[in-house]
Amino acid sequence: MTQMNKRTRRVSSRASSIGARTRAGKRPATPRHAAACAGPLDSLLNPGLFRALCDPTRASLVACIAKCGRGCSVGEVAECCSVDLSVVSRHLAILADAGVLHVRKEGRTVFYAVCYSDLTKLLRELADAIDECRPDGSPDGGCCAPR
Amino acid sequence: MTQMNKRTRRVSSRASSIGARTRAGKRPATPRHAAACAGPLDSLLNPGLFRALCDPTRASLVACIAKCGRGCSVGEVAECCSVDLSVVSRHLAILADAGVLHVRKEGRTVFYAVCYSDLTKLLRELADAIDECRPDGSPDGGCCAPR
DNA sequence: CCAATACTTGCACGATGACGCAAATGAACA
DNA sequence: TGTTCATTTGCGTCATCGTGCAAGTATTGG
Repeated sequence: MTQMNKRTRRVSSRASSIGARTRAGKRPATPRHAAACAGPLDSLLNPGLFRALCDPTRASLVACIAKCGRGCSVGEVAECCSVDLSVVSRHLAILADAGVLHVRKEGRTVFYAVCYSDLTKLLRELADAIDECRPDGSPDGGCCAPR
Repeated sequence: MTQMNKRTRRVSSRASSIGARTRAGKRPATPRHAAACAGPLDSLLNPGLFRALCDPTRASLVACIAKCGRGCSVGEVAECCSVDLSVVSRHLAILADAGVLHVRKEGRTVFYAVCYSDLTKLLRELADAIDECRPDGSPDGGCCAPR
């Protein structure tokens, strides 16, 4: 439930308004870029992870826990930032849901810790997948290279 | 209107209401986790990049351009997804602003291409920085390891 | 059993974001 | 110069998000 397709009209409004285009007479059929290859990039670029880390408060919570090196309780983490404890609780749940953190309950205390392996693995795989797309040994961006 | 204007104070209400805490008597002073080390994690976890990639449409645009391997015009990229061309234009600008893409103008056409080097470098540095925080050779998450 | 602790959930609210449409800008070409 | 093409910008709308407070739910300890 992180962020499903809001809008709801998006697709229909564009996919079916072929004859009604005021703008360019663009054809919605066979976008050759996307069809080129369905490599691992699509799944790795899944916005879920980024969605979790895009909030400044959440990012700082992750940094806080990561630097701590061990599991931290909600109250402990809440000392790191200036938002309400309930907000921290919510943020940590979101991060855990996205696979950034994992949870361990001990009595009435809840410990959150960084999923080091998963996270770094994902980041490196993403970097590899992007490299994979790179045209040959081009310095950057193929025909669009700054020079 | 059970409980109207409680907003508006947000920051002050938390930074200065030390003695008025209903919840935990949390002290805002010296959060020891954050103080532990100010490593590169903080800057690398800058939400800017994640903010740019957290939108599904933007993520698919990046994947589209990346897989294309070369620079793509706005109109070309717009064929990849079902949103209006103006929306694509806006998204691409956001991505370029975040350093994910770079721009090259040629006549009246604007080409966007992935900043391969910068992006992969950043991702790998982030992975390294996270690894750095990892306690010794622990499999994952120190005291919070799943088992 | 009751109280305290640690956290989560419900709720309302303001801010931000994504979107489509229409109009505007800028570059090439007649 | 005026027209066409490619893209950007203004604007209004609607959904989602982050937040604080209050109340609720476990869990521990007396």
